Amino acid sequence: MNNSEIKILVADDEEDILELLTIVLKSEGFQVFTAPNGRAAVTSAKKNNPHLILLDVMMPEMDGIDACRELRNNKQFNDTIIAFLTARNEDYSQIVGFESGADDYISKPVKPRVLVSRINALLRRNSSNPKSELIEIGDLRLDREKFCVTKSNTEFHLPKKEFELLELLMSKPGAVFTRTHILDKVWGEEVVVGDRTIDVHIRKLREKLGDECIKTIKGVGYKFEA
Amino acid sequence: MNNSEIKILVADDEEDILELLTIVLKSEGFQVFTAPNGRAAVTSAKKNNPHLILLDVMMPEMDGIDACRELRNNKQFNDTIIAFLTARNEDYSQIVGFESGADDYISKPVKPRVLVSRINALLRRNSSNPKSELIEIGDLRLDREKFCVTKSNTEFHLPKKEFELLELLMSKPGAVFTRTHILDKVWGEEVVVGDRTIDVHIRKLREKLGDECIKTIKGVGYKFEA
DNA sequence: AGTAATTCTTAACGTAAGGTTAATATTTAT
DNA sequence: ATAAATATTAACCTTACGTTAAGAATTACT
Repeated sequence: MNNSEIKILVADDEEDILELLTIVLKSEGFQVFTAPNGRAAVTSAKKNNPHLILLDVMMPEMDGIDACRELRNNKQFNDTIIAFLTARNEDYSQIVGFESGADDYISKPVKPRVLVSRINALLRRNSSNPKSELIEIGDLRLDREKFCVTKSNTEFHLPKKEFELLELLMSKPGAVFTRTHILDKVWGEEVVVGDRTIDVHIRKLREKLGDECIKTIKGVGYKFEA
Repeated sequence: MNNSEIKILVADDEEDILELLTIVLKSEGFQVFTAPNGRAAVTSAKKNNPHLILLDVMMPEMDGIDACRELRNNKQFNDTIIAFLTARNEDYSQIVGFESGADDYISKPVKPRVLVSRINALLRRNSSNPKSELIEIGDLRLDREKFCVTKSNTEFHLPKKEFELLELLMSKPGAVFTRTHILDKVWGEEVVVGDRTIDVHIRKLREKLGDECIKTIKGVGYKFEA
């Protein structure tokens, strides 16, 4: 899953922190929603259905723990990851002890990189989609771990975008991917690039893999075929 | 090391067992921390930094195996001893087979005296706890125990960070490690260093090992290749 | 402890590979 | 035949990586 498909809700009563977290997360490509207190967080969560919720513990209106409890009581959020933000040296007992149902807690202040890596770890752990490292179609093999492609037993390496494009096409051989779909998945939803960009990358792939394997469906999109 | 300096974290969802184990271990002078599930165990471990962690396999929230895996991914617990507690006749296959990274497993119910002696044995053994000592790829050999590298039969020693970086790359030859991954593993999740730091260490390694063996995958990361 | 040596990190700058665009050519559908 | 969509090319821009050297921070040594 691309980061741009992932929605994160952040609830904190301190505006500065909220802003900082938003900037950090947006720069990673996540969609970010914010809430100034627990009540608003619950409301926003119901509306936006985020994948992950970061809740400050101490908030007016409704604190993070109550918010978490309420969310956990709602079937809609069964698969939502909830993490607490806590001031360092705060008393964790209520969080850890009283099984509030959170998946993690992150202590503030938190460095951007740490936050991002914690969030990625949470998303990874929780994703029920452990895609296999290898895709093999015909004499073509794509290895996600090694980030390389093998054609007729010759291994070579593709530039990032070409690799990701091929990866997408090979993830569902035979299926047509529209240009929009390709842009969303490979370039990200917010990124704006011209239409010809895709063509150029397709061309480069065909150059390297042979003309046959990627087929154009005019007016629709592209597909990979054996 | 005196027992009173040794911190042990016990994670089990059965309160009675948790209490029993606590009593036994405390009576031996150990400092004991407890957790009711895997998630809490990870949390507590990060906070208290125990020397040894006993994980029940079957737990709600997060089972012992996942907890162990997560701990093993964190540099902070490189030297922490992790042992599983398993009900007798439980299926060990996932524990033993899937290299979860545990040092031992202890089957329940366990007699206090046995538990203590097992733990002492673990602590003793771990004072020099070598995971597979040698990695050999091509004419390059990395020796974890001696903390040195041998290239074409010439042994030499690398600075710590360079060694750890090489160790990581050689641990999965061919596989790409992203910069983020490298930072997490070699520098630790919490450490924030600039982007060029990795490059510089890579460069030093290439200087010493030759340019060929570490390959750059632009936009993705680095990999070791034979 | 105080000094020297080594190791680590950063900053500044250079470079090249990758990515994008725009102009033009070609194909395809109707 | 014509329009619309895609292919091709080369030029340009951008980003990520490489390199170097200098200053911090460790570590080792006397």
